Amino acid sequence: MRLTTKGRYAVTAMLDLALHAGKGPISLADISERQGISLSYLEQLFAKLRRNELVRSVRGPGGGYQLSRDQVHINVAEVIDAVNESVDATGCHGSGDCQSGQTCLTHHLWCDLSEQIHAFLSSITLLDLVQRKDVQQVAKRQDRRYVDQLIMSTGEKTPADRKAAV
Amino acid sequence: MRLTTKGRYAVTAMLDLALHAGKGPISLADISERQGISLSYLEQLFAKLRRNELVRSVRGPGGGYQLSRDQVHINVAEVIDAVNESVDATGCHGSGDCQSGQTCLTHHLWCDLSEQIHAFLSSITLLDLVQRKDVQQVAKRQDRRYVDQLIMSTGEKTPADRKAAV
DNA sequence: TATTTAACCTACTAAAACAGTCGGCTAATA
DNA sequence: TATTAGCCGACTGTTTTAGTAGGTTAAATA
Repeated sequence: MRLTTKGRYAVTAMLDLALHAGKGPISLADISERQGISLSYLEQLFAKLRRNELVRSVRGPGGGYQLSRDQVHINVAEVIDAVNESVDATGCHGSGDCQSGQTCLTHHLWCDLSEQIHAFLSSITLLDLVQRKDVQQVAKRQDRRYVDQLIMSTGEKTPADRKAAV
Repeated sequence: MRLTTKGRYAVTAMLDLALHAGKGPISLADISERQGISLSYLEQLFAKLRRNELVRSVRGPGGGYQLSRDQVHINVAEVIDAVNESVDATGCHGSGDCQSGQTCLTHHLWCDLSEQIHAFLSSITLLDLVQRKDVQQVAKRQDRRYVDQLIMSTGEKTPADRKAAV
């Protein structure tokens, strides 16, 4: 079992999509900018998310990604699963042939743990996350920063420009 | 976060000690035999377990390892911790500086998950495991096998020899 | 129609961790 | 004195992580 940046990035990116849903497709460049994740790495992760039908893509200018289902129907466990980070804690993938064909001494313990983690993560949907106070605060901060960056790069200065940029 | 054979081996070996407690020190060779774990690898793990004062060692012939505390006062979480397999699921070790000094979008989610896992694993003591039916069954099988191996290697054949071997 | 955008795809890589192995040393016992 | 079994450090093949690099393709826009 492992939970590294791969799974964390995937969930973070999916949550970014959820937070900016209804504004048309979101480009990976935007997510990369907001979440501080390498663009090429995001591409690899989204290839897997797409294959697992968690996101839909739109190509060409103005294109990007959208959630393929309602936020309430996507949970954290399946996102982590999609990028090949198993939540399974057993060494035998649950089959029970851990010690030369038979179950090892601690097999059931790891089964219980896996179940526990899976139950917890699959009970949390993207909608749950979007509605959390702490998530909304971080999202607000990131969006402000994102707009500021945009203005810096375009060199526009008036409040009207700022509005236009958003 | 990761949970691989390292942590699983550590818990399994500690449980083996717990199951054979009261029979004097248990050698790593015995644990290696019963649990199918490489002896040299066990040595490395027990060095860490010893440094974390989870086991006591006795050197010389007839030596081995014993639990340093009562089975009810050793839980699974601290065993895994001792071999450097953190149960922490955050990328920032809980500090909250995941995204260039500030918290990332999913920081609190991983905190919650870590807490969840830690609560689960630290609630399970070695005594709990020893008392489980499934553990007792596997232990019984392993002990039978262990004795059979012993007889095979010594070439003794009568029931009396078998009793003597145990 | 040419250009730009942004998805899509393959291959490569440095660094780390995993799961060991090997060889030798030291303390205690028989 | 020989044996047992813990102790210790160094080394190794393999896998995974967390990227990078360099290209191709589809769609929109100028």
